[in-house]
Amino acid sequence: MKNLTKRQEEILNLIKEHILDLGFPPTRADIARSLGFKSPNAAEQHLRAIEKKGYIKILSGASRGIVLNDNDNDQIPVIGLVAAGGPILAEENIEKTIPRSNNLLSADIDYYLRVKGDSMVDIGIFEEDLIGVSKSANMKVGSIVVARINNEVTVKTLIEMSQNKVVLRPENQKYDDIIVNPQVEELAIEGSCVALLRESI
Amino acid sequence: MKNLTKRQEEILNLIKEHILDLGFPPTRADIARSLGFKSPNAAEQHLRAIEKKGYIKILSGASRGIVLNDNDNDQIPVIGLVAAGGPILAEENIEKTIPRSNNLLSADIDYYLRVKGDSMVDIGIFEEDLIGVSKSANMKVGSIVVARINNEVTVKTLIEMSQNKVVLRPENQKYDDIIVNPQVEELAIEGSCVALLRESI
DNA sequence: CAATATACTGTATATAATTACAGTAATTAT
DNA sequence: ATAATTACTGTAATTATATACAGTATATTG
Repeated sequence: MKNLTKRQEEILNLIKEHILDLGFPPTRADIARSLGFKSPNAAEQHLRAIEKKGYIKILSGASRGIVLNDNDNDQIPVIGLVAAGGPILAEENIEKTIPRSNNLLSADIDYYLRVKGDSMVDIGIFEEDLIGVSKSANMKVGSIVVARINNEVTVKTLIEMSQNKVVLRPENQKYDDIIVNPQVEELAIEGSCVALLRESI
Repeated sequence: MKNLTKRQEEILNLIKEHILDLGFPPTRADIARSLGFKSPNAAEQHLRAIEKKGYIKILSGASRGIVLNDNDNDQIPVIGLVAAGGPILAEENIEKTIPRSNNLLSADIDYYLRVKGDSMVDIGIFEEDLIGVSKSANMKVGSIVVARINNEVTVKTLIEMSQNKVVLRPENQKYDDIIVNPQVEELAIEGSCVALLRESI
């Protein structure tokens, strides 16, 4: 989708706020008033431009007939099996998307990852659970992280992290710690786990 | 809040659907068309009645200026500690409410219950987790249920249920099964667990 | 038993809102 | 270099919409 100009984005945000506040979109005159335009036509033309770029749909003849097009950033992708090689958020890995709800869970979730295997059962993370992953949340020793080791994605507790030694612990006595030398093996910490969701219980 | 008549409820639902579909409320004419009225004034007068009963607010002079008043049934209560005696959903037990999101989790959640204690850790239900409880979901042997035994609320797995013997199992080897005779002790199965949410991980 | 509420039709009008047309000026692609 | 895009002012017409007023008929409540 083509990028909006600063002004266009301002107007799109205004529309979203208006809807959030009152439950319906603003009129051209409302927009003009809010931004100090002296002509409602200024708003009209901006709307046309925003529509052309695909962010909204204008229903002709209907008052306040501005429909927001689904913007992917208010949907959180659910990642199923991660295909080896590509990035986690690649199209082919997305099982479905779920709407980013107001404040049901921490707002800082970039994606949900469906858990495979039983390596984290001791801290209550089971197969088929969805874990909410934040790419930006601060990761410290003790955090549960999504790591990628030699192109394989895994969820473990981060136990130690230094220049040439990273220790990842499965929370299940059956399994041993994973010790990686990031200078030798390919290692990336993709994010950290900030929430958990279990749908079928 | 005063009860709506059948027709008024029909109109309120129409408004909600219109908003869900298009993102803004219908006009009087829209409503009239949808319900087969020959006059937009029929819609107008219904709206006035619905407003008078407190379900909506009509913003005068604004097209489509129908604002839905917050109705508690699109908020799901989160129940913290349950005070002995009263019902689970009593005002004093409600820690907060969270908006019922579209389809993030099973639509059939009546309330969330904050888990106390470690009696269910073996199946990944930890202290402070929120479990989504449905009052109407069918309960069978093997279901995780919210039970109230002699005025104490607890979450356990339902193992056996007959006329004079109910067995509830904590999913933690440290604890023994709870065997209750419902003819002697006070027992109520309040609902069953259909989802789990962990916010701080 | 009267007053009020419910559930409409039918007409009319003021105003709210979209939207077309005619400009100006600066910036950005091609 | 020229066309297209961005970012507006200003005016005006058409249409969309809210809303008042005048009725009719039935049901419900005090």
